[in-house]
Amino acid sequence: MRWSRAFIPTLREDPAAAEAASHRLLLRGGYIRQLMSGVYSLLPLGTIVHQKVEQIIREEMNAVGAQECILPNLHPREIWEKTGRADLMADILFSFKDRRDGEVVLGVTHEEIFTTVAAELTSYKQLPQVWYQFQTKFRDEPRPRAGLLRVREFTMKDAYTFDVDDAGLDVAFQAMGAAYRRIFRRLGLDAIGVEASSGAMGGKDSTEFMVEAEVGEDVVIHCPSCGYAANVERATSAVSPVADEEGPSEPTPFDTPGVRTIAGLAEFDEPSSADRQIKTMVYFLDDVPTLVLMRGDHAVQEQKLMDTTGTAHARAADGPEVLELLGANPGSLGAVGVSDLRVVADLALQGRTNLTTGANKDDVHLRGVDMARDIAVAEWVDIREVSAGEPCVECGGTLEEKKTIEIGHIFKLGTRYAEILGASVLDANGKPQPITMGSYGIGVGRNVAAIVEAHHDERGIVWPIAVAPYEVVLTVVKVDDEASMTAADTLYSQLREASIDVLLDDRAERPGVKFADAELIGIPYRVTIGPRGLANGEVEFTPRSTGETEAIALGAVVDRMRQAIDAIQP
RNA sequence: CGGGCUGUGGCGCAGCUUGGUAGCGCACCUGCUUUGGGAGCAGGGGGUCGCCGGUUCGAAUCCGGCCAGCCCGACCA
Repeated sequence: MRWSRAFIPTLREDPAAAEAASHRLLLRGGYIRQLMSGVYSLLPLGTIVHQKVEQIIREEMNAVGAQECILPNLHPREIWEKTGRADLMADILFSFKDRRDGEVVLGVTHEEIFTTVAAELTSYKQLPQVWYQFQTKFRDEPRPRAGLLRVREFTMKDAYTFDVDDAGLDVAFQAMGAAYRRIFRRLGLDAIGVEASSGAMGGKDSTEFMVEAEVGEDVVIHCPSCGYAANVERATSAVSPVADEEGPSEPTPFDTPGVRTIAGLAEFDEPSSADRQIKTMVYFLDDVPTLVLMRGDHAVQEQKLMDTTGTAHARAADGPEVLELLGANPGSLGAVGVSDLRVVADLALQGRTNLTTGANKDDVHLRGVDMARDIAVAEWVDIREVSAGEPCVECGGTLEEKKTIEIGHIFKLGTRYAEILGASVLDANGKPQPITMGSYGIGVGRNVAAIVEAHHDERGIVWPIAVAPYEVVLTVVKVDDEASMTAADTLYSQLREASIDVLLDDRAERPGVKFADAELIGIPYRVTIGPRGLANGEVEFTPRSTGETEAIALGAVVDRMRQAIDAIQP
C-alpha cells in the first residue's frame, strides 16, 4: 500500500475521551473511530489487524479439527425464553419486534443456535464434533469503556464442542485450552489460565484466560510459589483461625450508642475486634430476602455468593427494606433469633463462639454469640473475597493480586442446553443421551486492544509482527529525489513479490512527520530511504521495538525482513 | 441504575461568572521559501455554540427540560 493513497487518519493530539493506552493509540493511529457509546468503526488499519488476529485464531481452530460455520444474529426470542436466558440476560439483550410482531433478539452468544443445529445429530458415531464461527455479538452493556476493551457490538470467535459423555468433554476442553494457549502466544499475549465463575453461561467448570494490564477490569488471585490462579470471583484462600474464649451461656445485649460500623464497634468495645464480630448484610437473592453473615474483617464476594447459592440476580437491600425486615438500621443488624429469613454464613464463621453482633435494635449489640447455638444458619458457604497477602490453600504461599483483562473464556456446559433444546444421540446401547457441550469464546477486538495494552511505548504502538497491519514501512525521506523514489519503488516491488506486507510512505511530508506517524501506528520495521545512504547503496533498517538504526545494503532488505518474519512465525 | 464531569469547525481548547451575534492552536486549501525527527511567511475555506423551550430589545453566555459522551461502582469476550 502507498501511504499517499491510504486512509490512515492519524491525530497529532490525544483525543480527550480516551484514557486507556489502547483506546488512545488506536484512535490516534487511525485504526478506529467511535460511532456511539461502545460501538466502533474499524478503519483500514484496524480492519487488517482484526483480520490477522482472526486468521491466527482460525488456523489454530482448524488445527484442532474445528469446522467453521456462520450462524445468524437474528434470533427468535422464543429460543432464549426456552433456555431461561431471556430473563437471565435481560439487561444486555437487544430486543425488538419484526413486521409481523414477532419478538426478535440480537445474538448475545450462540449456545442456543448451535445447539439447535446440533439437534440434527443422531448417533454417538457422529461425535465428537467441534464447530466455531466468527460472528458479531450484541450486548447492551451497562457501561462500555476503554475503546475496544468493553463494547456493545463486537466480533467473537465462539466454538462449541459436542460429545457423548463427560470424558469426551474433558478431552475437548483440554484440547481447546491448549489451542487457546497457542493462539495467545502467537498474538504476543502473556495469558494465564485461571479458575473462573461461569456466570450466566451456566455449567460446571470454566477457565478464563487473562493478561495482566493496568486497565484490566478483573482481579486475579495467584500464588507465585505453586501457580494457583483464580479470578477473585472464584478464588479461595486459607484463613488463619481465631481462638475464641469461653463465652456466656447466652447472648448478652449491651448498649452501643452511635456505633454503626465494624471498626467503630472494635474501638468501642476492646474484646470485639473485627475478627470476633459477625457482619450481617441483607441481600435479595432472586428476590428472597436473605441474611448474609461474614466475619467482621472479611468482605463478601457477590459472585461467589451467587454461585454458591444458585442465584441469578443478587442485590443488597436498601435502608428502608432492612428496617422493615429486621426492625433496625444497618449498623445494628444480627441474625440471632431470626427464624423467618434465610440465613447464609461464610465458612470462616463455622464453629465460632463468643462473638459480637448487632441486636436488631438500634444502638444495641450482643456479645457472647455462639454460631451453632444462637444462629439458625441454613447454608454454610465460601463467599469470602480473597485479598493479597493471604495464604494459598494449595501450598501456603503468599497470594498476590493482579489486574487483568479477560481475553478468552472456556466453559464446560454439560447437557443443559442439549436437554432443553432436544439435542441427543443414541449411544452404543441404543439409548438416547443428551449431548455434552463445551463453549469457548475469544473476543477479537478485545484481543486487539489487549495486544496494544501490552505492546506500546510513549511514541505509539509496537505491534508484534504477527498481527501488524504492515510488517515494514518504507520511509522515503525526500520524495522528490528521483534516486530515492526509484530505489523505494524497487524495494516495494521486491517486498511484495516476497509476500511481505509493506507500506510505502511516499507522502510529500517532512521526515519528522513520517517518522512520528510510522512509530505511532506501530509498524515493526522501518526502512529509511534517503539520498545520504543511497549514495553508498545503503538504507537504514530500524526495528520499532528497539529504535536502533543500522545501515544495510539495499539488496539486503528483503532477506532481513524474511529473517525477522521467520523468526517469529510458528 | 447510583455518583462525578463534559458537550463551542476534523482534533485539542478559550469565551459563559458580568448577555451585545464566536476566537486560539493543530489539521485542511492556494502560493512562495524550506527539506533526515511533527517547517516559515502570506492568503483562504470551514462552526445550527448538543437539542427543545423559556426569560430578554438581544442568549454560546441566564433558567427549565431532554439527548449524547466520558470517568468511578453493580455485568462479560
